[in-house]
Amino acid sequence: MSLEPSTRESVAQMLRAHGITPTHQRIEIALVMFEKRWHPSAEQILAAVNVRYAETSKATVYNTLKLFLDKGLVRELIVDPNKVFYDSNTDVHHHFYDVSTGEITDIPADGVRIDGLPPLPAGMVTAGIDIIVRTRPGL
Amino acid sequence: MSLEPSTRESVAQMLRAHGITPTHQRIEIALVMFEKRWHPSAEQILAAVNVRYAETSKATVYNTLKLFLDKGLVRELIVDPNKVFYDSNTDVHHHFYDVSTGEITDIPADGVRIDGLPPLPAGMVTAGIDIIVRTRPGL
DNA sequence: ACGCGTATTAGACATAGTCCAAAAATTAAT
DNA sequence: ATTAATTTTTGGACTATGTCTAATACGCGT
Repeated sequence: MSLEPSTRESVAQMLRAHGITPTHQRIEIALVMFEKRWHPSAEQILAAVNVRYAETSKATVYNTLKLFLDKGLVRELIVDPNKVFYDSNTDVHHHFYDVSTGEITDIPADGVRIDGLPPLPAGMVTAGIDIIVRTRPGL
Repeated sequence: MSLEPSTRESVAQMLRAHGITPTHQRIEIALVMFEKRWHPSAEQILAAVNVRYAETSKATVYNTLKLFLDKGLVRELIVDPNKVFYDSNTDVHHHFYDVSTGEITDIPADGVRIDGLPPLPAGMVTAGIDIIVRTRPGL
């Protein structure tokens, strides 16, 4: 999932392709989520979906994000102590996190290599590897 | 800071060495924090400090952890959406995070190498690099 | 011992996220 | 179409982590 949809119809199809019944709200949320490359929080999505007048509830946004997460449409970013951000880009990649502004920038995974990680604890499998490069304004 | 203190007096000295006035509460918190290699949350520290009867307030625990953080005694771990964990080990290292249990395990940094990271955005310096290997019980 | 800057405290507050039971919307069956 | 069963959505109450404030207590130099 690396960005491309745009019409309500194409979004609906993408949702169906992932086993998600496309409802009004889910389509709106997906549109907002995938309209550009960004890393919104649940609150930001709620706000963006309801720009004109409230049409989608907080509960639905949270439900839907969790659903998208389960179905592999989005990824959670745990970088800020206060809120979770969602990443519409599910390709393997990493992140810059500007500590002073909270801005998140993608680091493409191609080219990045990690060596020398110890073996996983017995009976465990990898669920994902996150590299977060925290940055701040230079000296 | 990689573990070793133990008596109240040695802890007090360590605090002073880091420009921290050693108070009762701060010493108790530091003792709990450094008594073993673990990754407690603020709540866990509060509980651990007050095992017998309440002697330290929530506010103080938060204040003190923030102070320790500023002074470089502890490190924040942002791996769980719900709470911040604190790492008494400030040597450069990384973490396994068991998604199913929340358990955190250190990965020593020696041996681990990351290649191919793009240059930092202009005017930015690195504030830290976190590698989090999320694991779950195997298939 | 005194006084002053620093630290601690209880509790009110803020905020992100969850839960619930009812209403609405979709889908299926007749 | 009408009804029935199932799935979604919803407002609002609720929980949990963390912050703030104003009053009190402490620690230290003199």
